Amino acid sequence: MKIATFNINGIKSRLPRLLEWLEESQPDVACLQELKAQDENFPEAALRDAGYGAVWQGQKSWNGVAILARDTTPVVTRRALPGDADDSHSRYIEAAVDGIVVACLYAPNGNPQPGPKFDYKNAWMERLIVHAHELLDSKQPVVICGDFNVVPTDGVGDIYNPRSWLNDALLQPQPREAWQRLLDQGWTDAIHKKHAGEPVYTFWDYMRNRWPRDAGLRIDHLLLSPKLAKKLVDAGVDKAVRGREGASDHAPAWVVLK
DNA sequence: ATGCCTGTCTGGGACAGA
Repeated sequence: MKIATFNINGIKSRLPRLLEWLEESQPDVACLQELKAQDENFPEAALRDAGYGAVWQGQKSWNGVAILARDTTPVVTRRALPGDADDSHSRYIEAAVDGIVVACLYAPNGNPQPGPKFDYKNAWMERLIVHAHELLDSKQPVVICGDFNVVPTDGVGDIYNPRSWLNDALLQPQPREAWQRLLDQGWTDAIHKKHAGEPVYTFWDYMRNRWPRDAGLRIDHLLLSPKLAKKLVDAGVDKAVRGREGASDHAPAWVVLK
């Protein structure tokens, strides 16, 4: 079983690239972030024609998440991250697919820091930690994947060179500690597990020639519950997708489970 | 310190992204 996560940066403008990638990569489950579209503008029919059932949580202009499943439709279990009834951002959707709980998230960017957006990022991560613990307690097979907006370390496996990013929210101690506490609950960072120390970036900024320079960051992650971690066969990033005409600034990341 | 690029909403330029 192949499960992928892909921040598509706008499903309307990215639809041809998305369909192309689904066709060639054939994930069984695909988690999407940054739809940047309202619910009624989600291209359900085009995805169905491509063989994928979908559930989604959209929003005008920003955010928005979806879970696609090949030859079936995911069964939604949650449409928001618990812990703040006033949070109106569409950043979390959770569904069951073939007996696996799939959590698809788009964590807040948090810039500029310090400031209210950074506070929101940190509070959101704390809510994620609480909910992730509940998911582990359920003893079900769970994958939590998406754009975490955290570069785990300054190592070359996670960032080309931290120098230009030292003040960025993605590298700050607080979100990194939150990420580490998440892992300490018992989750396996699948990409790291299979590629420790290798550059396995998932994001290259459109600006400053960062794609041609391979100046990337690893911020899209797949976390596996203990039960699923035992079944991990392979993990990777479809890097070539980032180099295409009209690409998202993220590349898809994926795991294969036996 | 700022712009570098891209998408959205909207029909210009602000805002957000990371």
